[in-house]
Amino acid sequence: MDLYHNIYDDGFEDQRDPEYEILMENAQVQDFSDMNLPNYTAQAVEDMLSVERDYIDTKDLCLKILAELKGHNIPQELFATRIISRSQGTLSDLLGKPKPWEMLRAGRNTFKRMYNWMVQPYETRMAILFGDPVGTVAVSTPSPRNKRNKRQSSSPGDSAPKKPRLVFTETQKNALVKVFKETERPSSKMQKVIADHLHLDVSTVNNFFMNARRRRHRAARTSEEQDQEQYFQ
DNA sequence: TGAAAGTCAATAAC
DNA sequence: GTTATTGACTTTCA
Repeated sequence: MDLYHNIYDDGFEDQRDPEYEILMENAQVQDFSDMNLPNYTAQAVEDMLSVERDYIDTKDLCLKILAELKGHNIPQELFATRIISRSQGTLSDLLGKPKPWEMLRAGRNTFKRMYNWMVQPYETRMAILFGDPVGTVAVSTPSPRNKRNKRQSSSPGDSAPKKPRLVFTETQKNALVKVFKETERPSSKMQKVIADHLHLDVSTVNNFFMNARRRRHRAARTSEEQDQEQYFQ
């Protein structure tokens, strides 16, 4: 499917304008300090990004955002923090494997912000990304969640030492995958047996199956879509 | 209350 | 240096 199909009637700016063409040719351009970008207040930015939307073609949007970031050499880290108030890893995951709008719940908000950024004129998009908004936002909508701040703050200086991230050994991983192929939803009893056998916490085993189910279904959906696209070509 | 959804953030991969 | 992956935490929902 064409990346920019329906570009003229879906609310997105016409990206074939001369300015866009020049920028795409000079993808190295990254210094916006001398561009005289408009300076919005934090509240104005928030108002722009939080406009309600009834429906968003998430897949199409993500392709456009990816092209925009790549075309202008905008780091994901910057976009993630400035536009959606999320981490780089989360953004990468969302852009690479977007869930369809109808399957989203609270997560719609994140796509809504990406969409609302994308429909702005070029100068506004860059001003939001690189600008230094004045003032504060009256209602703190998308800020990182309270308890998450707690999680983030458990860094140097904190009394509780950070738990190192577990990486499954090859044996553990192989065994877990093997069981998963046979049963995606093992009973608590079975999970306990697996945990004991692999010298893992039951919660770790439970997390593995939870993540595996979610990620497998997402992968299945993606390949289904690809099949459909090939069929309709 | 348990499962699903949303996400963080370390770190693997490029 | 940047992006993708992924185990685990937090929030939402039935």
